[in-house]
Amino acid sequence: MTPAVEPLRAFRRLLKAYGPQHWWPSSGDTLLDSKDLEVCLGAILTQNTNWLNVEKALKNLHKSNIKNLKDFLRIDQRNLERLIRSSGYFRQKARKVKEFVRHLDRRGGRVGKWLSGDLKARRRELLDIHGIGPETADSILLYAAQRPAFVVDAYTLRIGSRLGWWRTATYDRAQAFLVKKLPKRVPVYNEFHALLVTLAKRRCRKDPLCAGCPLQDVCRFGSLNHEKKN
DNA sequence: CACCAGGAATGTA
DNA sequence: TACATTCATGGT
Repeated sequence: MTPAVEPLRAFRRLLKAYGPQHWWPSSGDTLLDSKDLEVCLGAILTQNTNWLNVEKALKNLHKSNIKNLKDFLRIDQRNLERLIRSSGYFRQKARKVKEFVRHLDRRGGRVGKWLSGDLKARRRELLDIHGIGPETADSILLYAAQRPAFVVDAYTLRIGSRLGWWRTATYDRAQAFLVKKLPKRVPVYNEFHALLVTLAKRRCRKDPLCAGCPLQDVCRFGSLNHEKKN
């Protein structure tokens, strides 16, 4: 029935406990000429990959003077692979980056302008690009274009399951549930996703009931890690 | 040594 | 529709 902890209440508690997470991060200052392009590339490079390894790749690009759309259109794919090697899956990701920037170029070359207008249409367009799945599409829409697209990830699915927000967790169902429950505001979507990631990475082994914990029942379980394989 | 990190495409039943 | 496999580096 109705969950023990409603999403909006969870959001407020998490924000109070952890504070603003300041996503989207880069390594301090901007590495590419435009921040929105940097966010798009980061969204692709960070697929199933630690952000630290993505930052190394972005710094390599910066050092090699690959900073704007034209640079990415011009660079040889093999060289691109070499520069982003640290972010893992480098052959697949080099192709993904190439296909993304080609599409961006065809659509005018400016992320903000391209991704304005009808949200569902832009999302479908992103999903049609090779290498852009639901999470990456929504990340680009939210963090690069400031559009109200709620980003769901594995943490969101797992936390939502444990809080009783849904029984069988799929991307679309989780997203629909949260969109229904939350104010449709970019700052809320932005901060909530980041806070869920922070929560998931926190391990609270000592007190599973969280007595006296500011998170209260948002974090009334221990580790959120995957079940270890045999 | 195993496991994980801000997934997605492809193949199988 | 629902899973399984593949891709690959670097940190813990």
